[in-house]
Amino acid sequence: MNKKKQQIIEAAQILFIKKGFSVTSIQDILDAANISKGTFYNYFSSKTECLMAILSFIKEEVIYNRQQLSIGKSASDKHVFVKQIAARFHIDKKHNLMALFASLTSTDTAHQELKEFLNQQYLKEVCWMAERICEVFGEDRRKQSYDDAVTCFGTIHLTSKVLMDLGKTEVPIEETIYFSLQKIEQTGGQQPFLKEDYFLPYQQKKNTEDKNIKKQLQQVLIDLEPNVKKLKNKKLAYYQKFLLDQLTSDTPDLLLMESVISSYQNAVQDTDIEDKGRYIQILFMQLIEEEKGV
Amino acid sequence: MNKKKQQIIEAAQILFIKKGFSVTSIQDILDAANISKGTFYNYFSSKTECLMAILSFIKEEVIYNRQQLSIGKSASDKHVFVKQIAARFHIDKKHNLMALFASLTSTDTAHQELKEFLNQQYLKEVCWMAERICEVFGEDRRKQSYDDAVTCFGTIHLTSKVLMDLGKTEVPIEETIYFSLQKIEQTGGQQPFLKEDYFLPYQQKKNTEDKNIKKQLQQVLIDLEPNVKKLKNKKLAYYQKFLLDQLTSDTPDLLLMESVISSYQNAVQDTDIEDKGRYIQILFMQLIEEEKGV
DNA sequence: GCATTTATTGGACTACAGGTATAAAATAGT
DNA sequence: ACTATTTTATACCTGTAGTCCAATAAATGC
Repeated sequence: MNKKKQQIIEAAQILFIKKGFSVTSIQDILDAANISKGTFYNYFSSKTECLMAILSFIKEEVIYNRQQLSIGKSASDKHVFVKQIAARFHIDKKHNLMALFASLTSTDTAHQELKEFLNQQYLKEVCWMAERICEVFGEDRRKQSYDDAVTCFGTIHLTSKVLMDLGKTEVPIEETIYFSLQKIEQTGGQQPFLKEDYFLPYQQKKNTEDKNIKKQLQQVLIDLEPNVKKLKNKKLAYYQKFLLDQLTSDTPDLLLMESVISSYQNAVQDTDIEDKGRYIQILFMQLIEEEKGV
Repeated sequence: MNKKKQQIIEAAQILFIKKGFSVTSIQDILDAANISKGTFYNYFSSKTECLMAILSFIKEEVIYNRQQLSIGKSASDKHVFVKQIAARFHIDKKHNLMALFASLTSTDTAHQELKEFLNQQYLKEVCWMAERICEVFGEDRRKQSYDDAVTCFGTIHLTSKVLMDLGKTEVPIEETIYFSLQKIEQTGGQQPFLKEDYFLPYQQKKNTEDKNIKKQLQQVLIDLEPNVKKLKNKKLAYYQKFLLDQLTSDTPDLLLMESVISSYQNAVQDTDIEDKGRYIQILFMQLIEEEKGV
């Protein structure tokens, strides 16, 4: 990640939180980030794009957080599930975007791209939740898992919103989540209302085979090849080669890889592929999870 | 309702629906309504206030609609309940405000007043729903009625949103509502999560005694006295007097009153108290409902 | 009918927004 | 040290919400 871009994003994020999106002018961002207008438009084509970049970061943060929570825990652990759901709310709250995520479906046609971006995000969230519900409450609920996900998600959202508007800020989100899960646990048996195939386009690629993850990892590394070259960091180049070699090998040394990936991430810190480094780490953790499962 | 104000509201409403709120400039409204800037700011202090006026109208429309639906039907009729819930969605949809009602809790602090206005509206909606749930599913659910209301409301909202974003526009909202009600019917027995007293400030004044409604009606008529005088309509003045007399009487002639109120409303058409006329009619219908119940 | 009050007009004006364009200065790559 | 890119600072464009005000039109009181 470019230093200037980072600077802009950090300043903008603080301002969006403190003042709100539409009341924060570009000039405000320029002043706060100590950059000029030209620079801003060099990195973002609009204010909206800047917000979307911030939201993407937050999304990654959520995914990473949930991944971390699941490590070493059973997929059917309900309390892990609750914590994972809460992760979005905590991180959204941290970024003061609680509302924005669920809403911003205003009457405006102005922020169309932003709207679609958010719609996509929460449809994916519904899919994720449906999948996790199957894992936690059993495969036999799959048929109605989307019903459950929507019920649960909707209840959580409205309940937390209501509590917030009533000024009951002391109620932790986890309690609301347990309350909502209780509701779906009690229900079942009827015909599913929301069919699974509605959501097919939004389902994340399932990690059915570790081969796929391996391929994903490989692809990411290959995509990064030119960037890595450009950085002219000998160590990094070596790590790059090593990781690719291990991935094509039938007997990859996972422990060694873990260490190397850690160094890799360190090496790309403060470069424009910093975020990719983190992504690699996430993928690798998924890989390990699966190796353990086998 | 003033003619010019009406003109502005009508034009603005059409534009807000067609183009969206923030993309509609005041100039657009001026052009469409054929009025000047000065006139606009004579009636509204801002564009937001104009939107709020429109939303208030819509709210009245919903209340009126629900009132109409309940006439002659049992308070415990589930299908009436469903239709009443659907009323908000249909009317919101008609005005293309579906989204705005549930959302507009964006990161903006700009539209603070608008946000609070909407928050109040939907908190009242939750209260209304909780009350109706008690009527439909029995008093013994009162303890958990707010839990149910939030679950139901949240599920309806998210489900309809999801269906919309998935392009499944052919599913009628009533189906979604039945689905959501099914969910709350299956649940119950646990400790209530949302306590009734949280919502006290938002609960509408219950019409516990018809005396209260009578008083309300009386008050409205008394408040209108100067306006009625100003209109210099002999018939209207006579109606006004007649209605007030009947209301103080112990044996009001309800059928006659109904007829007179109808004429009353006719007489105030196109005046600045037109909306009050409708309000009187609504109050009167509530009065009749209660008289029947006794 | 006339005088007074009130509503309406329409444009000038302010202050600010998002975004473009550009020449000069700073920085980095080789 | 030379080149290429990035960054800066500013001027500029178009459009916005909202204020102000003198001139005009319409309603109202007498």
